[in-house]
Amino acid sequence: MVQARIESVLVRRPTLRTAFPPDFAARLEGRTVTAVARRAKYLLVSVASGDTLVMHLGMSGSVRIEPGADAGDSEADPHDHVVFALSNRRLVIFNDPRRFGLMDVVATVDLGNHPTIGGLGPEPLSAEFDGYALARACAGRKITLKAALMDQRIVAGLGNIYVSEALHVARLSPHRLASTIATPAGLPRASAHRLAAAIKLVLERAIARGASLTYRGSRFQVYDREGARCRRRGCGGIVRRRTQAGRSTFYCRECQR
DNA sequence: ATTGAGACCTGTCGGC
DNA sequence: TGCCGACAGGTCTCAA
Repeated sequence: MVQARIESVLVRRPTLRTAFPPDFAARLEGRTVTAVARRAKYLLVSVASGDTLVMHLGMSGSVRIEPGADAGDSEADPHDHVVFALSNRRLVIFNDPRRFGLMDVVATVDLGNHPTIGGLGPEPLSAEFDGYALARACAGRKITLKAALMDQRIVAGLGNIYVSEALHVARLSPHRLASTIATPAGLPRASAHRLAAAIKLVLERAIARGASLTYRGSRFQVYDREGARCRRRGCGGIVRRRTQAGRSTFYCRECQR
């Protein structure tokens, strides 16, 4: 998309999780894309006029590319909600069956003030995210480790699957209080360093694998493996499932403390 | 400050 | 085979 001009924007369905801004298409049409980036789970497409297209895939969203000059050229899938026709004769098609996704246009300079994007915590794979940062954010917090890692303000971009996975790699119970990985002064205990490293490892491995959306059948250590044997060498525990805040958490009682 | 429940909406899967 | 309920990767808001 970078360097290409957005020739036209076809909105087939103007409501996902929230309604699109009324001037959505007008603010993008005729603009040249200057940068494509990602922050947490938000996709950011900046255009030369100083606006940024913000997209979120929700739970079931995807983007695909097709050749074509006109938005009407794309194959009609009932869940293709937005089609961007580019000057390089490619169509960028946003598809989201469940419509939990999000589509917005905001002034690029205001991204930092955006209610959710502005408050996002550090990117987990960045150098600024480490045991120190994690301990600082968790110090004194009376929430469980699971809730802490799901909180995008503490660390950005982890979801239900990789929270379970990271806690397993770090051998930490999802039910432990977040405050226990830090000293009262907010300095990291060994567990904080372990957890930060586990988060990075789990994400790097997932990305290297292609982080396929076809998560079923993947080789997760604990996620979606209730009743199965813990994969940790020499552990032999049984993976449990418990609901926390309405979401399934998978963990091994034997090796996660 | 923190938790829990419910809402958004559709598809898929397991059980009967 | 067909129907029906349970459940799903993510936010967001409201009540307690």
